[in-house]
Amino acid sequence: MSKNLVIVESPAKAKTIEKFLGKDYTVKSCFGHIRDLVKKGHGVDIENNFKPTYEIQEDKIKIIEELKKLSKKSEMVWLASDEDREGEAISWHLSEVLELDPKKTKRIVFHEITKPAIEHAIKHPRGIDFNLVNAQQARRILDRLVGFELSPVLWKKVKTNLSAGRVQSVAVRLIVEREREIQQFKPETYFKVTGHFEINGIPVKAELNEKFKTEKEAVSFLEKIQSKDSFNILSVEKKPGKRSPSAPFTTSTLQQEASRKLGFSVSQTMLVAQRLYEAGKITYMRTDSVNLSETALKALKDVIGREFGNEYHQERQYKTKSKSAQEAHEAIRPTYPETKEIDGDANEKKLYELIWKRSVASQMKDAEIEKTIITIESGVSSLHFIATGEVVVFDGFLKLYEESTDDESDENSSGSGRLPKCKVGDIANWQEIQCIQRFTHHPPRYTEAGLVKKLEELGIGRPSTYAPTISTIQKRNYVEKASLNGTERSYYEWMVKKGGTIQKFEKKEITGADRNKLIPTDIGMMVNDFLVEYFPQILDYGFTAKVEDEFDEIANGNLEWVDMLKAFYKPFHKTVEKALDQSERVSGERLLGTDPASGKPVIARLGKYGPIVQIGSSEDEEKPKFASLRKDQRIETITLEEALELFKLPRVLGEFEGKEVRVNIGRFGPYILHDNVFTSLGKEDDPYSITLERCIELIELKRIKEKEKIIRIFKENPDWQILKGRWGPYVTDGKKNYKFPKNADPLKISLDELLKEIGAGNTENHRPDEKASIKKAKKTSATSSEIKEKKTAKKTVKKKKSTAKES
DNA sequence: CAGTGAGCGAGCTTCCGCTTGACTT
Repeated sequence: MSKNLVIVESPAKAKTIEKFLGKDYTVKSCFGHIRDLVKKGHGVDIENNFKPTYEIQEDKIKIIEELKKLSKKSEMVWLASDEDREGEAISWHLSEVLELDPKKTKRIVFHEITKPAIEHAIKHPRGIDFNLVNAQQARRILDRLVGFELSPVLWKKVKTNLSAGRVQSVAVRLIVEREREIQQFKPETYFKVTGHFEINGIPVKAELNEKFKTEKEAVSFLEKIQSKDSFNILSVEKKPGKRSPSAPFTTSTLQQEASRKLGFSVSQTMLVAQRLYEAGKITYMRTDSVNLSETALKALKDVIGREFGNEYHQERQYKTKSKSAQEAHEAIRPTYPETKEIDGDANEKKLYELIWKRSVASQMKDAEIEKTIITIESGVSSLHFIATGEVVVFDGFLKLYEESTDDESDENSSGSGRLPKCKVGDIANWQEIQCIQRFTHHPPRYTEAGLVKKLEELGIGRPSTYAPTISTIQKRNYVEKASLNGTERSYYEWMVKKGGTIQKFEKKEITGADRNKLIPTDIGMMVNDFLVEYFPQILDYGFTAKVEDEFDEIANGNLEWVDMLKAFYKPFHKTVEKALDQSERVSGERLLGTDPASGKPVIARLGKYGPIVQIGSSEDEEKPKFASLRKDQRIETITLEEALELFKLPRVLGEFEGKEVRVNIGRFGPYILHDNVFTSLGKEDDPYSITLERCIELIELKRIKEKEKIIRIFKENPDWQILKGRWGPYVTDGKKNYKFPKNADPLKISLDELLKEIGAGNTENHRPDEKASIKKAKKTSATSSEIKEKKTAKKTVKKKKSTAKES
């Protein structure tokens, strides 16, 4: 047994540090927080100075037992959790739970996992910083109070099972407000003129310095210059410039770049990064620091010298911009920069390459650029054509890596290449002039990574919570990740060639299309409006920044944590009571107009199972008619026409084999109901226009598929069948499904044997019913269940492959 | 798996931040 026990947060970190420290040290991990406020109720005694009640988290009981045993046997326990607010609290909880003797306990910190950093830490231990611990307790308790007081208000006033919190509610607000801006946005049209010239024999594209507001102005300009033969060059300007590399990755910037360059979702990025980290290939992936260790700087310098030459190297140390950063770790970088490529699956390779390039580029020289601007007269005073060109004089870091931008419209960059040599007074011969009608764009919807960027700017959330927050607001059905198809609109284009006449064309384009963006749902908008109205201080974009300042004051010893909570809670709790007392239940009801057929009012509102439209009211003698909104429709924006369209379903198309064929939209999309059998419509089928013939085709297709599923029907009792399922053969009696016994042959086994094997009636062998599995999923946290789903999905694929090989 | 839409009431839900595990349908 070694004399020293070192406790860190992450097991991968423990492995590395153990190597640095040698045999006198045992290094263990506690897997993050070990104790939290009790799950039931507030866990905070408000009357008694906000005294918290903590309990050991269920999944940490085992590890705590082990750490307790080890700590008793050790001469010294080194608490080496992260050097930030949460890390300090973990050390304190550990010292309490493990009942550590202060004389035998030391607190050490390091913010990089390198040998010198660890050795330095061991030589400079300190005690637990209780100011920092209290700042964490204040943070934890405030979040609990906000979350557990706001959520029940929503259960009562909007819908059960909803949630609100300091972080998630502001995230939803950002998305809702952006969507409203988009709804209210009226595109304005303008007319852009581009000239194609020839200067000293080289073609040059130049754009007019002004955009016309009206077609009349634009055409009149074209008419004026149409007769001109050539234009003079008014000025030639050369401007040197430089571009600098971006800082190495933090969690947030990694998520953004992986989204732009690799198309990863934020949770996918974190999943892959976690694997790279566990394999020892990159440093810690949940960080807000852009700092690089001395070891890393040296290794990166060597790599640059070898790959590109020393003239490409420039040592740089970056500073974190975000105020809320706690910088307990390094930036995300390759553990061994000399490793350019790694083994692993395709995604691991791609993400590693991105991290490698970004890290290496961050230590490279600026790129030197020469920008040239040529101004060409237009024949109309104050208007002229401008051509810009950019030449890279020294490529520097651009040799390796360039950050992407979210800006999709690159049509404004009129030129980027080299321009011909020319001087003032030279002639620009024009070839053709083009005028194109354009429209202003609405502000863009948030992508997942874009939302993370915005949250980080506002100081809301932490590297470890960006991905879970995004999945929470989707799970609560406040927002959804969706794509929009857009609509067609027409625009005009004019073209005049030298010596020719002006020609006008009508063209078409798709507008309003969007891919994988966050869009608020009806529930999201209603909950947001309610929260903004009754809890404006919590929903304020500056709320987190304000309380963070106070947490800092606590950490610095200038503010008592209990005083801070008292000052916050009293007014906050009053707003909660006021909301419970004074607010109406939210129904989201909106009158759309009058039904021309019945003369009754048509309303859109939130029904028990989601958004609906309704004709007539429940007080009428005749029962009202209901229809669910389609997934892409919103209560806030649906029109009377669209609502009436929804009542055209279900459609009865006629008969097939003497039974009615009915088309409707259900929970799982459009379907056909015939003879009590449901058949899904294909992707290309529209339930409003599908014909009887096509329905019959689909019904027959389904029958064939059903038949293909059957492996065997038992003659003695045809209710019992062996079928082909997603996970191999399974047994059914028409009501319940059973697992097929592992080593049996489905074609030979007798029914008696089979019944014995599966132990029909024995519940253990049943597939778990829906409710049980939902409960199970709910127990685990948002991310872990997501990961679980993905892992299962992967295994399914594997299994499929292997069964295919066997057969 | 494919329905429903009133109202009541029992018993439940819920926060943010640290970290990674282990089902066999």
